[in-house]
Amino acid sequence: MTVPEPTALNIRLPYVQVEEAIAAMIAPMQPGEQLPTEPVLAKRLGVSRATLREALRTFVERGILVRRQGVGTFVASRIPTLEAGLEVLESLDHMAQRLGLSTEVTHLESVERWATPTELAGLGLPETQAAEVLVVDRVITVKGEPVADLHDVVPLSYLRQADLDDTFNGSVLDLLLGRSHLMLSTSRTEIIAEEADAHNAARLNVRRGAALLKFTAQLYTYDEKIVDYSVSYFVPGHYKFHVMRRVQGQ
Amino acid sequence: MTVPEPTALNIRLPYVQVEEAIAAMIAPMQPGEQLPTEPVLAKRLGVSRATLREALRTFVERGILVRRQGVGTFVASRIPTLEAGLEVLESLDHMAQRLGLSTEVTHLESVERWATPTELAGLGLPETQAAEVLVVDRVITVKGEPVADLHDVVPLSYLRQADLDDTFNGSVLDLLLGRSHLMLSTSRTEIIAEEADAHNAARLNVRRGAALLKFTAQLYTYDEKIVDYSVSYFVPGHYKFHVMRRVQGQ
DNA sequence: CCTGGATAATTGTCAGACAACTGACATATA
DNA sequence: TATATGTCAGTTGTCTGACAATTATCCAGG
Repeated sequence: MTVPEPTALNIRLPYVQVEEAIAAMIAPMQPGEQLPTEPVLAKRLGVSRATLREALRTFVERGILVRRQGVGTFVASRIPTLEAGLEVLESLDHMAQRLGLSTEVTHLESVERWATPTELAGLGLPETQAAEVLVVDRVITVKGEPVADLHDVVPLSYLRQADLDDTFNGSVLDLLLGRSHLMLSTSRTEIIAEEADAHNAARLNVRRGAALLKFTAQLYTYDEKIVDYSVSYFVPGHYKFHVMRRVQGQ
Repeated sequence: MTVPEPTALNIRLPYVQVEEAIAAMIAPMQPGEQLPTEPVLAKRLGVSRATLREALRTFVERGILVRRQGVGTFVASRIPTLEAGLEVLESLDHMAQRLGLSTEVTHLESVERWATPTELAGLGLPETQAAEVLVVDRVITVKGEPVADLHDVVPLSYLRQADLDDTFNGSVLDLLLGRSHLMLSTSRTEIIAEEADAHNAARLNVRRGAALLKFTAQLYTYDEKIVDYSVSYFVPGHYKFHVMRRVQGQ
């Protein structure tokens, strides 16, 4: 008597596999290098050309691949490191690792409490609703220098204080990504410049009034629920954030 | 004897048409509203389901649409205004119009001169090469208040001083977009926070040391040439910039 | 040496089919 | 009655095979 898996875990594999396989294939390739032809690639990945082309289309969309009819598909020449841009949601820890650095966490504090009105709004919940949340504050340092001040708010239904064990690397995002049943899809991140107040200045070891990059982000699941509301401050110069912007109508 | 059109202009229409048609269809729709089924939509747009699905995939990728197998395709519920994010390259003027505002241009200056080493690097040219460029500086104001200080560098082969006529609205990007033979594809925009120096402060009417959002951007054509190198400073609070970030591996 | 045409290779698009999933309703069962 | 199960129509997910459009290359002819 086999118990059926909960449907939330029944992810259709083919398309996702294809995207990952293509990403893995491109990673070590040189700019301008040609990919195998579509029929060959489709057979190798075990999918049809139609499915393969849907995946390739998204890479073209991101500016990672260039397709030329009658010629072939090539790795775009302007990509220094694959997907280093903001359009991919990546934890600072993961990003630092990719750059060969290691991060430490200081000033770590976490509490379970009721959400404030601002936090309720950030989580997309009505003001009238009461919600218990886990709030995680910490400062990320690289080589002893503070580089980011992070503040996350997550409803207790998604993450509890007990989930932050000794191995916690400072990334709430990595924790949430590890819970596959959450089906995370995208994050909406608002970007602004802000002067450091006394609180930021002390934690990030900069003087008051220093310019900081501020991200205000909401992390969504596929069914459009907000899992995480976060406010982050970054000291300029340590991380390089960029965005690839499409020209409209193309 | 028909002279063949330059191949650079022979854009395949179907796919592009489909993307535009979908965008136009979605624009007036409410979040959560359902789209026609794929067979119906494909027939209406005059393309096959495979082509339609390639286009739909890119909208799902951008977080604008949500597809649920066995149910249908829906407008995502979190999109306040369609494609207001940084992932689409849009001039400030265009963005302001969309928000019902109008912009003015002050401090407009433009010169044709030799590129400095920094500008050569920004344009992806070797230091040893001499290149003549058009440099355009100006401040954008909304209701008399300065909101952005823009600095563009464009090789003379793409734009000349004579092209900036009386109707110039302050957007070099709009000018370049109007030249269809340029085949612009994407812009790589680096984002950082910076304190206003004396020059910025005077032009933007803020005090020295105020936090500004700084964009350093390179505008690429399809054949990977850099058409425009620009540095822009934004006064916080006037424009809202955001990015939709995909979760990796989805 | 140059020119033009044939040719092979590759991407772009299409039509039709079936599989997998969902939701609603009807039916059987405790 | 309340709960579980079966059935069915509708929708998205994928596959197959084919043909059209475009490009680079080679080769014959001038």
